[in-house]
Amino acid sequence: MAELSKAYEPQAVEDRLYAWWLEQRCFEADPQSAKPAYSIVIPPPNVTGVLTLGHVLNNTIQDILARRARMQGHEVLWLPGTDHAGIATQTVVERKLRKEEHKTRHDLGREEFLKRVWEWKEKHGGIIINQLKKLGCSCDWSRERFTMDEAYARRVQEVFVDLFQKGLIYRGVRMVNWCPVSLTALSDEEVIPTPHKGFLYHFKVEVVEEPGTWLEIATTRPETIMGDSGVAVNPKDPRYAHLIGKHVRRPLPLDNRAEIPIVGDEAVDFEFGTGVLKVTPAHDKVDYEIGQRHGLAVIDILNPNGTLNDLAGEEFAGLDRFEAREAAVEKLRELGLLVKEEPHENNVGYSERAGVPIEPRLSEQWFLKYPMTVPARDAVRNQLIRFFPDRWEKVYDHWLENIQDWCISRQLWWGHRIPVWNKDGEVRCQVDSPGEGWVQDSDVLDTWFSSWLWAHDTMDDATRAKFYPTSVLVTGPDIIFFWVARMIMAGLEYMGEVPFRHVYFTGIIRDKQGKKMSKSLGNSPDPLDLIAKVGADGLRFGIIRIAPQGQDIRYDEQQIVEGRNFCNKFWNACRFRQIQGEIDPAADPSQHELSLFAQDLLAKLDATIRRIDTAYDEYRFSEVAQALYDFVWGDFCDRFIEAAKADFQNPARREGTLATIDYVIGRVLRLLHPYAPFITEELWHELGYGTGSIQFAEWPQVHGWAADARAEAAFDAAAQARNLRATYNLPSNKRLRWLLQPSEPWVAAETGVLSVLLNAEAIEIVTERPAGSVASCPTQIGLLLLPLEGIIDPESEKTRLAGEIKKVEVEIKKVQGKLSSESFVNGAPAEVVAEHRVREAGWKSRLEALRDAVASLG
RNA sequence: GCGCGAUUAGCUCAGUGGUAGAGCGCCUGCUUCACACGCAGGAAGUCGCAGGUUCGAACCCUGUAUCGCGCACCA
Repeated sequence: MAELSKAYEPQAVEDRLYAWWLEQRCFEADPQSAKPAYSIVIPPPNVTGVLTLGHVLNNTIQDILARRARMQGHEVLWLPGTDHAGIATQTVVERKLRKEEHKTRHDLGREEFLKRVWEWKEKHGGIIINQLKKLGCSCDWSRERFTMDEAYARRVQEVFVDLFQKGLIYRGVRMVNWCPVSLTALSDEEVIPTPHKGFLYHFKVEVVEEPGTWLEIATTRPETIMGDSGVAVNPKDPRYAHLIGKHVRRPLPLDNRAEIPIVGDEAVDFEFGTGVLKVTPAHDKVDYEIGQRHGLAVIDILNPNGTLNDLAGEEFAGLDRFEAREAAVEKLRELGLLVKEEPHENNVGYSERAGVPIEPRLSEQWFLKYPMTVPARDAVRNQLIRFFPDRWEKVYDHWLENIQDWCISRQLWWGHRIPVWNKDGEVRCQVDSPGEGWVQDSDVLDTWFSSWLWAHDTMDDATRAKFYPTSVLVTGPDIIFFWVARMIMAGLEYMGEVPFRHVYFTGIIRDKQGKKMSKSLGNSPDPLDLIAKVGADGLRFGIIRIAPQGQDIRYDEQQIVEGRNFCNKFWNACRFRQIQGEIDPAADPSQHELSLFAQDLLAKLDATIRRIDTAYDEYRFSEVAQALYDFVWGDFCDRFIEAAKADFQNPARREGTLATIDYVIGRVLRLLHPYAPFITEELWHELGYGTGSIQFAEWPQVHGWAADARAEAAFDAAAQARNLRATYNLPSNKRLRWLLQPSEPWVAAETGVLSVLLNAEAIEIVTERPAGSVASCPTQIGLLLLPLEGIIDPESEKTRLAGEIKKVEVEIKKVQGKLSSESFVNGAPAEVVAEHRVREAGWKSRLEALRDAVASLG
């Protein structure tokens, strides 16, 4: 085999291996397989989307789960795809049309416009999919789905028809959230309450029946005065109760200063503002309800795009709603009706997609009364579905308790068209046209009305039989209502079974300022740039290592660089092994005499496997990464391999040490594979561990190797000796002669290893400390001595030792303080007390050794 | 207003009752024959604050502050 390069070069490896995996059809799930099923459906990214770090985190986690499941002998399906993102995609294409052809979609007509959207989708829709491939995702691309696929789209419409027939879908005139930019209704979930600094405008109106009596009204939206059809006060409010039933004169518009009634309504909070509420039933949800209760007129003064219409009067017609606000205030001022304007902060609902304030608007829409809300709630309450972290269960539960009907119609062209047909006033709900002359409802369905079927309708019958319910869903908590909850309802309604057993909610990746990363903010680095820089494995490992379970993370590129460094570290450990000679992929350390270091390393490998498996059980991915990092970098490279450099020279130990390394590398490769698929696959082949893909190699098991505490003691002694050396500013490349007075017989056999660890010229075993100037450090394996003749002044060693003694005395005081407390000795468990006694003895013997050292310096 | 989360070293974060941890950054020294994407060593924290429980609290309880998120309200 060729020698490995000096540094791991991901770009030389990744595309080649990914192509090979596809060629080998490694990712394709077989519904006929006898293996137990493990399945995940991808949260479909928007077809307009580009990969963000959020996607990287989310999809890396799914890939980790998929790859580990394959290694554990499961038949794995990771089903990928994209959703059609109604508003976003239509907006993108419309913008392009405007820019390139100066046309609107209406210029083209519905059919031609949709043709353009499909063209756009064919051309650009694959971007995010290719990015997922670059990341190494092991999705079954033969099953890639799109929410507008013919079969899937038909199912969406069938579900509409079914729910309609069950009486759960209805059409009605309601107050909805209207987006004046996208020109469509939105669901409540798509409205983001956003703090907004504005003004509370106070103006006065005169009571018609009592000339000279004025009522003061506070409002944030003076531009809607023209749509007011009443004024409301709380009937319990002594200031105003007597006015109920009388009228006020509406100040605007000037050409229609109507008399509007004063009504009494409990909804009015008399603490707020002046306690007098102007009622605009056409443009406010609460006002609409008040209006309904009191039979007030609905005066719609707004056009769909947010400009005012003729009902607003000629001085306002045509103005944008925010220009109209200024104009209305100005007019009130001119009329002398404006009392004051005071700064006021309130929450304004913004459109999630278009980023503008939504407009409450009365319109006719389709609504869904959700099915299966109670079973969906119970499924999580009863742990049929488990959430990780489980705190999201409460959020989910609360939403379902207070669930409102879902506005599912959208005034768009791109999407699943509502399967309702009209002819001469007759209405039919069915997927296919009833025949000539029937006109289909022009609206389409909310994108989420299609993606709530994603967990089951992306699968054909055979696939579904094997892989539904899926094992786990990995997604962000920001779509717990949009998608997770709705999918549970759809699964229960249409499959009679929950869609997944576990839901893992990732954290949200934020930038340095703590802001959420998003495409629109443009604050997410391009993952492809990062991959080019550190490799897909480095990016994956780096991002997962800093993402604790379900906690938001602050992104720092340095963390990603660490991922690369780790990959390179392990690469070089393998390279070092390769330089020593032929690797035995089937090495069995138990067939060899093992050094205490080898024995202990194997026990640490066991402990690492245990730590990793436990962490996986709780979806603690950063813990898995940390366990790998600690074992590979610390136990394996820093300690074992350094010690092995001596043992390779020792014929009695060489074979056992090599076998141990071969064994450990074989297992680390597999443990690391889910996190770093490329480098592990490459090394698996390059080092001769196998010819098939590592992703089907058996997941490592705990073997039961016995630990050897002597190894720790030796490494710890080496660390202390290095510290001593550094204290005297002796550079690490200066090879010194050391003496060692061993505390136990075995220690003498390890001077070779210790010499390497200390970069010592020699370590000489002595039975007593020599006379003269010697620096010393007491360790568990004995007294390490550094003759200082000509190197350092004995007085400074005395000073150093005095410092050490002081530290030890503090520790002894701490332990003795506890042990001398009767309540501690009697109250604490026996083993804790015993442990403190051992600690005390340890410190005391160290103190003694240090005092001896001082004494010996004279 | 209700709920959730966070608060530990300069930074990013682990740590659920028994000697405060990691990585980065910083300082010092090293081109030691795998790796400078590296090696060795070091400095650095009254664990947000105040009470309480306990022999013992970063950890459990109560309160409180600050930041963030969600829900409700928002004239």
